[in-house]
Amino acid sequence: MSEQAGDDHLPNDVPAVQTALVEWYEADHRDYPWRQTDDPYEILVSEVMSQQTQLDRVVAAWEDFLEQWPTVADLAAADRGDVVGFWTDHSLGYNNRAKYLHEAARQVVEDHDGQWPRDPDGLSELMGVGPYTANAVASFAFNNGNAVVDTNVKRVLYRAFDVPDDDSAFEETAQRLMPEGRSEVWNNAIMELGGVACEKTPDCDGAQCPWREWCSAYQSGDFTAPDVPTQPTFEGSRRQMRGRVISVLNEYDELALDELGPRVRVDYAPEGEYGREWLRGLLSDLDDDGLVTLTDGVATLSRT
DNA sequence: TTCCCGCAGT
DNA sequence: ACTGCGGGAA
Repeated sequence: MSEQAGDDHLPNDVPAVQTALVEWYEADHRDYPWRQTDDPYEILVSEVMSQQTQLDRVVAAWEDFLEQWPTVADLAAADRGDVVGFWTDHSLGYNNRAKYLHEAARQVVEDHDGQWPRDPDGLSELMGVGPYTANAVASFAFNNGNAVVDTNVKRVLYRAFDVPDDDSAFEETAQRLMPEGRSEVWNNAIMELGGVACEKTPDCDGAQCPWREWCSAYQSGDFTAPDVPTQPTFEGSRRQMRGRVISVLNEYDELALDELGPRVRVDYAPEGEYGREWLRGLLSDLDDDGLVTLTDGVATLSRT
């Protein structure tokens, strides 16, 4: 019972494993602009954008976003529709994340007098900030986080140390592996490892993976990775239709149902299967999500 | 097709 | 524990 899960998966010489990774990272790594700042606002923006969007596409969006809303106070004062519109203009995916980011900015300004929480627990109170993002921001802004566990970290630990595909085991092992007080460099480094050396298709020798001598997968040649749940088909999905509604409303400010419908689905027919009834349901959900306002049959992006 | 630095609501 | 959430790129 006192034996911590995951403990027995680590090599004996943990300090050597730690040093190898940190030195590998510091010798050479991708130079994303958010790695040049310790501003928690700028870090949070980068993390939220990165959650489901490839990093190379995030760079331009991140720079544009910070140009438009340079501080957390600027974002807190912004119109919700402008933030959501920005999100769709930059193809950043999940519009709810734009709302969360906007809401989190307001929380910092209104609930914390503009002062950012400096630890994972405090950061977790912010809208849209879960365990991963709380530790990422605490680490990269304040060097004060716990070990991050995302799909990259899971894949690395699963392969290198045969950690079972179990969230608590990953969390436990990741934390025991992280050098005390060095969350900033460590969390950057282990995710960099997953990003450039230990991807789905590994590149151990090409990336000169610093863990080859300890790595179970490198020894066995079995580079199986934990299952990542696959998403249902996007084409024709409700998610796609929601995205189109946001995109169209961003372009037209406001539209009546029968004006909006054909721009969302070419086969829109007011009385058909995909007609007013269907569109009203879609808009009702978007309204509940705080993304769209539907009043008197006219839809707009949410203002507040 | 699959991947991509998760989270909130229920 | 389970479900919904976008969309570009490889």
